[in-house]
Amino acid sequence: MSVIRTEPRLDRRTAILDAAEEQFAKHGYDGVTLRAIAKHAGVDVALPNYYFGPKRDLFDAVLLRRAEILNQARLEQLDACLVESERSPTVEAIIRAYLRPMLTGDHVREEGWKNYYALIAYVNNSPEWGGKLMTQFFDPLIERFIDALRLALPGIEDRDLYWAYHCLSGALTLTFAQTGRIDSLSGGLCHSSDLEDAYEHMVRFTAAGFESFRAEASPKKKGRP
Amino acid sequence: MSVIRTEPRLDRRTAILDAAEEQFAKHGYDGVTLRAIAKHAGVDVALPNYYFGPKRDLFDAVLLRRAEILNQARLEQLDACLVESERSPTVEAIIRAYLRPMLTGDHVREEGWKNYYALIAYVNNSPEWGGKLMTQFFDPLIERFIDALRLALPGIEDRDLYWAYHCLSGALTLTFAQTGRIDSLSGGLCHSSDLEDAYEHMVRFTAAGFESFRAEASPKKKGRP
DNA sequence: CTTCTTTTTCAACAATTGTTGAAATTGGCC
DNA sequence: GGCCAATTTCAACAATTGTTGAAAAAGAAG
Repeated sequence: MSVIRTEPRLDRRTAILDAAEEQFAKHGYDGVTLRAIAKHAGVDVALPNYYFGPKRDLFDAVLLRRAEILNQARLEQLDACLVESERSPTVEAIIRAYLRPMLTGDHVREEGWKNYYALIAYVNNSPEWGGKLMTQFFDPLIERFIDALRLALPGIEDRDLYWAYHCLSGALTLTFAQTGRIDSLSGGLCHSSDLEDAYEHMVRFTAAGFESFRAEASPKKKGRP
Repeated sequence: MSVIRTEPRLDRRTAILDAAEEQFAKHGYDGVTLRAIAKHAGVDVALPNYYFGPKRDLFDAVLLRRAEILNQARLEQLDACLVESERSPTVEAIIRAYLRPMLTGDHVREEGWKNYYALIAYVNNSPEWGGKLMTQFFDPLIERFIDALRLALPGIEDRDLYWAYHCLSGALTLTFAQTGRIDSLSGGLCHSSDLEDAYEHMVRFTAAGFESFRAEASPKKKGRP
């Protein structure tokens, strides 16, 4: 038989992960049944359990699969940015390194990555898991970015820095969610699916936001005793 | 009988709405059962259905209850801002009018409003309902704020304006979600529950973000033919 | 009290949930 | 072929889901 055949084990595994990724991203953890996942993956209901154990473990497996890939891609961007600038990066360059892997390039065109990012948006915004899961999967990397931003904004207060990152994270999260709201609000002028457009605008908006906390540029509202 | 007694009809209704608000905010639509809502409200399982019909209608009722109150409070703030400035408001003043009713004052201290805002965060970030529900309940008001911002940023391109609002909305949404992530990320330096602190930082960050799109301040990256 | 409407309770419904154990099938290796 | 392990299917499980109709209780009005 000359039919192309990858290992069936991997085929089913990734089919389940793909289907789970898409369904979880679209309907949330509780809005998805194992039967729906199995149907979309084209496998039996019992198979997800065989490979991943209980439903919750499947959810974690979906999150974990791309987390490492993503973290490494972003780390490379950050390192390149630091090297290029001889450890004197601009805020904008750091933000671009932070956003670029997700909002430009190949990831934008792959449905799998889009679903993954929508899932990240769901998790990051969830009071139930947002704090714990995001910390678990992404915080070590975020610390690196925060350090770089501190380098680019000498003298900035840490509280300002973390709140600024919070704003950046929120804008990115809403972008990932792909709700189509900006489409209707803007009367079709903007599209939430146009991630490259979102990228350029977010860079500009958030870079200015960070810069507004630059030490010398903040004469008022300083130091509560 | 000198016992204080409000109408039982209203008592149960609001008890159900309160419980539903809290549960939906914490666990999402699908993560909540009518039995859990009924138990928290201290009523029978069949009562939510008697008052509000099917589960989905109860969800809409929860959303609608405070939407009108909130919209009017924000509208008042916006009008006051426009009057004070004689229709020449600053960006910062508009953003303060936009955020103040939700992040300062009485609402911050009332658990009900906190739950409601967390629910709004859930809805706004949901691919399933984000586009439709937010548009339905809040867009008419948002248009007013957009108009005011256009007034404060003469010559700004509409696409820039909508994307900037998108960033503001995202930051606010994540603030509402109350995930506690900034707490752990900042090592306890910031608290997602400190909404007044979030307010001041968001005003500063997003005002600078909007300003960055000011027409005369954008020499580069203009006009794709 | 009686009568009528509104509200509340109770029990049950059909459908669906995640999970599992046993049977059936497949694949690799001798 | 036969043998063993990994994989897949199937049927069923107990528990839970939203919803409902009838009965019971409470209130209002005469």
